[in-house]
Amino acid sequence: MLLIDVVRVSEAVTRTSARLGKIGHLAELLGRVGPEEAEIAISYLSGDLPQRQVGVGWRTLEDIPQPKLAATATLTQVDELLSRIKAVSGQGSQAARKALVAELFAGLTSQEQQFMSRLLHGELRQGALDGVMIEAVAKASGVPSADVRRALTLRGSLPAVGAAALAGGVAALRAFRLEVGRPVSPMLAGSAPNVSAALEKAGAPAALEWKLDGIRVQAHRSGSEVRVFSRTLDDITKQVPELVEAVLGMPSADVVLDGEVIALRPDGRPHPFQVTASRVSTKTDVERLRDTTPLSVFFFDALRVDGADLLDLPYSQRQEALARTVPQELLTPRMVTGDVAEAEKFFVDVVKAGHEGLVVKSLMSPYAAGRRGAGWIKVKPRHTLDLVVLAAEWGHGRREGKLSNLHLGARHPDGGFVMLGKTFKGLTDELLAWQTERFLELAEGPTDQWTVKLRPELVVEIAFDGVQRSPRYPGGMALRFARVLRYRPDKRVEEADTVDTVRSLML
DNA sequence: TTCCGACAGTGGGGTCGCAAT
DNA sequence: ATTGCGACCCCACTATCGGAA
Repeated sequence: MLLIDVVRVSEAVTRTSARLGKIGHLAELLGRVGPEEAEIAISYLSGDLPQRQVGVGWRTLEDIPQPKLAATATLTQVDELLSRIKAVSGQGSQAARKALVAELFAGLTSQEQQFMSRLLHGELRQGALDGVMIEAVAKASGVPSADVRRALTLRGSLPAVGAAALAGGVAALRAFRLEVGRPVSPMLAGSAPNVSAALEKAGAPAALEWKLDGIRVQAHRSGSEVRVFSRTLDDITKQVPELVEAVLGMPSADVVLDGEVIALRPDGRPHPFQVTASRVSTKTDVERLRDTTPLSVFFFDALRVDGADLLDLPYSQRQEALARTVPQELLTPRMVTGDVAEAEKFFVDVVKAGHEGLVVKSLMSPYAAGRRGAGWIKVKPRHTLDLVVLAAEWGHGRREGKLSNLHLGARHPDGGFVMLGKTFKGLTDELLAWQTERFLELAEGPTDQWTVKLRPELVVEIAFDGVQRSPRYPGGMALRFARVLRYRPDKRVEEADTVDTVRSLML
C-alpha cells in the first residue's frame, strides 16, 4: 500500500467531525491493507510509529528537502527507512541521521511530508488516536470492540492486536494471553474533586489507597528472572535494583505486580517528586545512588500470582492474592470503607504524611487498560493563589488566533513580579475569547511572534498541586500542574499573593 | 430528550542521555 | 564543561460525540 493512501484517509478523518464517520474512514482503509502492512497502517493512523521513537524531533525537521511531485512511497519503504533512522539515532552521528531523514523526505510529496512531520512530532491531530482506532479495527474485522480492548490490555500494542484481528478475527484476539516478561497496558485512574465524590463514583464501600508521588511500575517475575516496566511499557529493570530484589524475595516465582516506586527520606516521608524521577531515570552509577537515594516500592495490584491470571477477577479478589504474595511492608497502605467521614479522615492522614492523596477503587472492577474514570478515582488536595498575568502566548490548533498560555507572576514585596510558570488549563472557549480581547488592550511592547507582554493589571485565581524547586524561573520555584480557576476583576494587583507566600508553600 | 462516559486536543515543569560545540 | 535536542516521568482541564437513561 502507498503512503498516500494512508495520508488521504487521515485527511478525510480530519475533515469529519463525527466519530462514527472517522471510524468508517479508518475501517475502510483497514479493509484493503495487506497483512504485511497492517501494523504500519494502524500505527500511523493512530498517531504512532511501529518503532515508537526514532530520535527525530522538531529541530531535525526544520529544514527538509523539496517534495517530489508523484506519490510513489510504499508503507514498507517508509517503515524501513524509519527503522534505519532509529538504528542510527541509537549509535551514530547526527549528520548520518539527518542524511537519512533527508532521504526519507526527498521521496515524499508535500502532502506526505506534512503528514510525516506531524507523525514524527507526535501531533497527528486528526481527531482519532487509539480510542477511535480500536473501534475501527473492530468494525473492519467484524469483532466486538470489547475483544479488541481486552487483547490490547494483554498485549500492550494496538498495531499487533489490530493486525491479528484483521487476519484471524475473534479467535485470534482471544488467543492473546498475559505473558510474563511482556508488559500489560496499565489501568489508569480518573479523578474527583473530593473524597465523597470519589466514593460516589466508585460505589461504596470502596477501597482507599494512598496515592504516592512516585513512578508507576509493573514488575514481572518468572523464576529468577525479573523485569520492570514503566507506564509507557519501557524496560527500566536496570534502574531499580531494589525493586528486583524485593520481588525475588517473594514466595511466588511466577508473578506480575502493579505498584509505585518512590524515594523516601530516612524518616519515611517522601522526597519531592524530582528526586524520585532523577533516581529512576539515571542509568549510570546506580549502585552508588542506592546508598544516597534508596528507592522504596509499594504494590497495589496483582495481575498474576503463582501462574494464575487475575485480570478478570474483581479487585477485591486480586487484593487477596496480592496480600498472600507481597510482604506487608511492601503493600500500599489502604482501607476499605463506605463511610464518608472515615474516608475523609484517611485522606487527611495521608496528606499529613506528606503524600499526594488517595486513589478510591471499586471493589468489583476487573483490571482494564485505558478507560480512565472507570474503577479507579484519584483525589488530591488543591491549593490556590491569586497571581498576576504577566504575558500570554498565541495558541495552536483549535486555539489558533487566541491568546492561550498565561505567564503567571507573584508580587514581590519590594515591587515588581516574579514569574512562577505558565498555564493554559481550565479555560473555556468563552474565557479564551474574552481574555484574548482583554489582553490586547493590556499589551505592551516588545511583543515577539509567540508572546504578548502585558501590563500587569489582571489578577487570576490559580489552582495547583504544589510548589517545586525550579532551575528555570528567577524565584527558584515553579507551580506544579497550575490551572485557571477564574479571573478576579474584584481584586487589585496590590492584593495578589506575594513570593513569600509561595515560598512558604515549598516545604 | 437529557445526561454522562470516553476521547482527543492543548499544552505545563523537570530530568536524563547523548552528540555537538 | 556546556548546550541543545529528544524522550519520558509526572499531569489538568474542556469540547465533543454518541450511547445510556
